[in-house]
Amino acid sequence: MERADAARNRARILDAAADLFAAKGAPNVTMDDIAKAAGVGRGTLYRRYPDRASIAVALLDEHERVLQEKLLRGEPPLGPGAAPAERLAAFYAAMVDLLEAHAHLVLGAETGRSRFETGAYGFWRAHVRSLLVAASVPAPDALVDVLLAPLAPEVYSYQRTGKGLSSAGITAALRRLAEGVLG
Amino acid sequence: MERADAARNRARILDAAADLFAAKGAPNVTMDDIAKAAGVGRGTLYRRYPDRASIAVALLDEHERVLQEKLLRGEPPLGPGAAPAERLAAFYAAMVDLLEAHAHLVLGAETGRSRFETGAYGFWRAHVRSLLVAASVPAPDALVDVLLAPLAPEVYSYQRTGKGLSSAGITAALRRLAEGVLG
DNA sequence: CTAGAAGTGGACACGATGTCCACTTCTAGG
DNA sequence: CCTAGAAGTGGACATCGTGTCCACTTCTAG
Repeated sequence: MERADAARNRARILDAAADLFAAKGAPNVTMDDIAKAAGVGRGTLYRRYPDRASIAVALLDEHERVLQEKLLRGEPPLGPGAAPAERLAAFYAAMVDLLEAHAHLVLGAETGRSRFETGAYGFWRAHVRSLLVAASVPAPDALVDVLLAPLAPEVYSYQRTGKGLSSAGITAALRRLAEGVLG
Repeated sequence: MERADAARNRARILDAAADLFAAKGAPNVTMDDIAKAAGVGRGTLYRRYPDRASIAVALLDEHERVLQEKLLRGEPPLGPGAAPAERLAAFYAAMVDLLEAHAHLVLGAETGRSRFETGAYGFWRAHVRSLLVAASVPAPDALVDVLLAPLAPEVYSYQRTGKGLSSAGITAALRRLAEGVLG
């Protein structure tokens, strides 16, 4: 069980980190910043969160769980019941919303290699793989990561910020992808 | 024009960097390592290459140029003449070969955000975009980056190393993608 | 041969990381 | 209520990589 002061400090850390990430962008926030803003020592911070990514993951956790729940037990087309291509398109749309809402967090958490090591990626992977299997696509394993690649935060942020594309335009492109491969 | 000693040092730096990248993996090589191995001072190194990525780009440059040439003026299906879907599949296959041959370099050079800022990405982007236009795909702009996303070094290396997929399997998945979207 | 431009190298200051440990604060059990 | 010791805390410290700066050396054009 968790001690009372420990719980209080965890809440402080998460709050402070959320503010800082939003204010300065995750990559520009140091562990020291977070510790100071939370009114906590370095040691305390490192005890629970060995790096920035793990904090961002913790902050993201709740939002991702909501989507995961919808995928498993929600209404179609996100949940079970619709055709695989339709479900994939709906999943893409939901992920775009998530990226749009939490861009700064996601950019801090799931950038580069570490993206694949989060539990969330494993979940998305299993979901999309099951859609491929349902659509009788041969050799789904390699295709799964290919279909998830456009959801990498760097890609999305490049499209939005670097290229000035709208989230609706990106969603439409992803729908086309879903229908092309599964439809 | 370039002074003789400068040219000699540039060659030394590139040689040393290639060896180190191959031996230890690009991310584990420090600027200092390279300077020492090249028998050159820090200042000299930084004068030309402000960071690891720029060295890797220089090393990659030649290989990428060969492929670019083939895309512009080579035989079909890589070069002009074949159907867009076929050309895209051929491009994917060539990129997989390139990733396979120079994985360690590419991982050092074009990782994360910086991938989009290299000249090479601009070239691939223009090429794929022209294929989309040739196939009369509506709103190609958002789709371009989506189709290039699976070629991110992190994705490829995750598939190969993390998931144990074969390069042939990945190529097949990408062919399916090309045919689904353009075919 | 020489003047000055171009190039060199390593010392330096800085900033971030992660560890370590003496101290403080909790809480379970008597 | 009190106390023992486990759990948690905080900040000093050592380490490492980065990028800059500048006195010195080497090249080359005239």
